[in-house]
Amino acid sequence: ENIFDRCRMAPKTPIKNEPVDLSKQRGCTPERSPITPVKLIDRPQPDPWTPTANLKMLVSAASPDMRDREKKKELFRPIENSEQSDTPDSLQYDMVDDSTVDEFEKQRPSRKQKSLGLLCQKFLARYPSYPLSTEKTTISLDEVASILGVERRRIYDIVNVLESLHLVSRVAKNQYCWHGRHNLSQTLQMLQEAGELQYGELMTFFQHKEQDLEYKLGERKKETIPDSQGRPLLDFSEPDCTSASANSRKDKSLRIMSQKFVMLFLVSKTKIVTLDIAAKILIEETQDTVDHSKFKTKVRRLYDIANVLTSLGLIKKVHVTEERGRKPAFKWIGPVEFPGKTDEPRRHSPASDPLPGMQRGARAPFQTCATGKQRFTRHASFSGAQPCEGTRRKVSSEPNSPRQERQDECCSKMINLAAVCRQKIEEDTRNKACATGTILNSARNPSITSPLSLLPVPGDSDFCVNPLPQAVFPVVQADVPSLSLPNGISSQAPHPTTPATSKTENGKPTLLPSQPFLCFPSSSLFMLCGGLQENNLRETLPAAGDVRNRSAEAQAAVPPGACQKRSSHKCSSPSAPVDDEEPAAKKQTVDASDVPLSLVVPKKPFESPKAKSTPGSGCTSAEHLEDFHLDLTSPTAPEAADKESTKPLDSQEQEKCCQNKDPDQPSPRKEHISKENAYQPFLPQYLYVQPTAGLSSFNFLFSANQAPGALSLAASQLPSLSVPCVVMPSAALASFPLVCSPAITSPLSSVPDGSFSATSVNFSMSSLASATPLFIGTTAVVTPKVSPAPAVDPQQPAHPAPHLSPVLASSCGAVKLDSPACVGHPVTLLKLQQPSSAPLTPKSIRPVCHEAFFKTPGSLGDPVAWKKNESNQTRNASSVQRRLEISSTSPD
DNA sequence: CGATCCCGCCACATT
DNA sequence: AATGTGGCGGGATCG
Repeated sequence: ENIFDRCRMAPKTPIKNEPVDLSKQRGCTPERSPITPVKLIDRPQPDPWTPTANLKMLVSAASPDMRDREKKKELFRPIENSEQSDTPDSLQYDMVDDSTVDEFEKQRPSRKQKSLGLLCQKFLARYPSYPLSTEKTTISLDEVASILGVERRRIYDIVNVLESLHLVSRVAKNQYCWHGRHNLSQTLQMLQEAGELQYGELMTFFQHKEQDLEYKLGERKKETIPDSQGRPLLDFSEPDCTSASANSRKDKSLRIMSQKFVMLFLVSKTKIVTLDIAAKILIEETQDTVDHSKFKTKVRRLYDIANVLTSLGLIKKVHVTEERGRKPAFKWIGPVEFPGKTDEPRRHSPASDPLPGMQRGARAPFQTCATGKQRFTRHASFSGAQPCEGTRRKVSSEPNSPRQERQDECCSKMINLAAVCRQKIEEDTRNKACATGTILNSARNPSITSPLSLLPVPGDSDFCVNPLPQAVFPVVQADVPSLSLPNGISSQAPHPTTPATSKTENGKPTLLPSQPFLCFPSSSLFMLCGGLQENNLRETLPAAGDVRNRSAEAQAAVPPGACQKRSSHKCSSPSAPVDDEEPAAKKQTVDASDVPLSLVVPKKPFESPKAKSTPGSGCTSAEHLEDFHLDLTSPTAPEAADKESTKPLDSQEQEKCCQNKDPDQPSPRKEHISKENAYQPFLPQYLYVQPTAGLSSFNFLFSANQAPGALSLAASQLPSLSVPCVVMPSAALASFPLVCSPAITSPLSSVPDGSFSATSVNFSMSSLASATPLFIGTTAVVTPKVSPAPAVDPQQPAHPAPHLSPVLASSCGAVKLDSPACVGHPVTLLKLQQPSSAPLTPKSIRPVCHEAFFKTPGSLGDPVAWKKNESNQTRNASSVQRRLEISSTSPD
């Protein structure tokens, strides 16, 4: 749009080639040729410019009309460009003239046209948000500067900020490497964690006191700031540690300032940071002497950074009216939570984001897992205090990338810290939650309202025991916030959801109208699924899409979600009859489930048969859980045992056992449990995938850790998925007591990857479609089936079988059989397969998931679907965000 | 008139 | 010394 666009634009656009050529031919080339290639780039401008400039001058001088024309011309530029490109020189020439004229008028391209933000957009437009890992895009500053028609200095401003977020990295003089947003979430997470440490208090302080803060700021700054000193906060994150040493002034400002600035947003509860506060905080050194000039300069710099961040779709400008009046401020509109890892992007580049997000998410978790057992262990300790959540988060939070080693360390620290923070948060939430389960939901996410059902996961007894009670709530909360939020919604989440009420709306509020959570007595399963929201999504596939997104984010590649919604619905009805005590509750959950919260509690269950039913309030649930634990200790479930026995370590794999609450199947669980217990070593860590709308009711929990078998996975990273995954559609839960996939421990472990992935895919698609609740057992393979397959049949023929592992099916069948309700709904067991390690990568996943769920921009076959998904998400998002997204996307 | 922030001088870093 | 980087702030624009 710049006036210059022609010249500049031309180059960019396909057309440019021709123009460029011409210019070269004319003479520029000769002159420039001697120079490095870089100049070549320049050429285009010069050539065109010169002639153009003259023309423009003439034109402008000649007639104002011309100018108008030119302006209009802008509108047509694209066309012109195309034409030009097509047309021969002569044509171009003419074109040029016209354009020249036009631009000429504009000649004075208003300041806006030259804004850093606009420039940044152009810059970003040149590179894919999520470049294929294979392709390495190098950026030549000179080249870009010439293409964009700006001085190199400006490019530095952009690149420096991008570098702070690791979107690019400097490889050599004048050369940068484009990474895209693949690691953005990770980077943000790190920043957030780092930010909590550095600015947590501060921000809290501010936000609470708000304006008063300023005064105190000075003080606070001193306190907190000290830490920051100059070292590049995150820079280390990158491999290039070495450079750090060299750092001199380099790491100094813009880069660091950018990171700090981002941290402030991430730490801020309101996600809104005013420029002046940011400047004050960032001045650090100056502290007391707030020397006005310095302050002013800082603000200027912040504008520079803000422009770039805005172009990235991470923040948007807003105004905060304080006592004194309105102050310029920026609101974070990027990903807020990084449960699994990432998130963020969706908005930015709608099309691309989804997949990437998924992938990332998936990846991260996996990696995490891979990394570690150690971590887990640690976590476990953590968890002791804080149940699942801590664990989960950690998992989610964990970094994925290759540079793991370094990161590991950092991460571990970060994680710990983060965990602490989270715990606090969770506690807070928990309290609230306790009051009313619904509250939690509402708090977190409106959409999430739906009840969450908790399934105790078989885990170590140790963990389970204490944690459970707490865990339950906390978990939920945690999940909600972190998970749901991350998706996008989360940030906004705060909307009061329609929590209980909403659930009730659904109509099925049974036991716990208000309470979102259900406790399942059934022992072994720990999955909880939040229902998807009523959001509407359910109805259509779109919902599924949402789900996916979330799930993706969540990491798991949980393709399946889509169908489930329906299933949930369906299920609900049937379920009602079916369930015993809980069913109703379940249903509620299901209904409510719209919002899917999934909690995973590492618990071990046991088998208390009835516990399931307990449901009532979340609190109660917790209690129940405990009980379960107890039960767990004594494994019962003979049936299950068989199958399960095969995979003893539930924990490792975490299989999922989904069982109906119904008494029928409890036993199996026991086995699992017992096994799990055996595994104590790991806590089961689950990754939970939020159910997105699409999945509607399902929440997936993946065990992060792997059992021995899982280990393999661990290495890979996908561990969570690969192993036994339990997916519970909330709906399904409602209707069904349990779904358990027995662990396939062995099988799973062995299997790792591909197969799984494939499977997952399948079922996700089809099965989901069916809508019936699905149970995914990690293993189908393992057991032959205790229960008769029949159950499967009842379910839905359609989906069915193929995907379902026989075992699962059988199990399901059994379950169903038991409960009439179940029968009504076919339950399908699916194995989740996750491509284990390798697959981790988004790519691998994509293919698998492909179409149905994820679409990458490139791969997208169905843009539409995508859109839908996004749209759904968008819905959740605040209007503001939405706008942003749109805007952001469009540009992309 | 305050908010923005372009522009480019010039110091420091690197080659 | 030449060139790459990028801090910095004057002052033009914008709203």
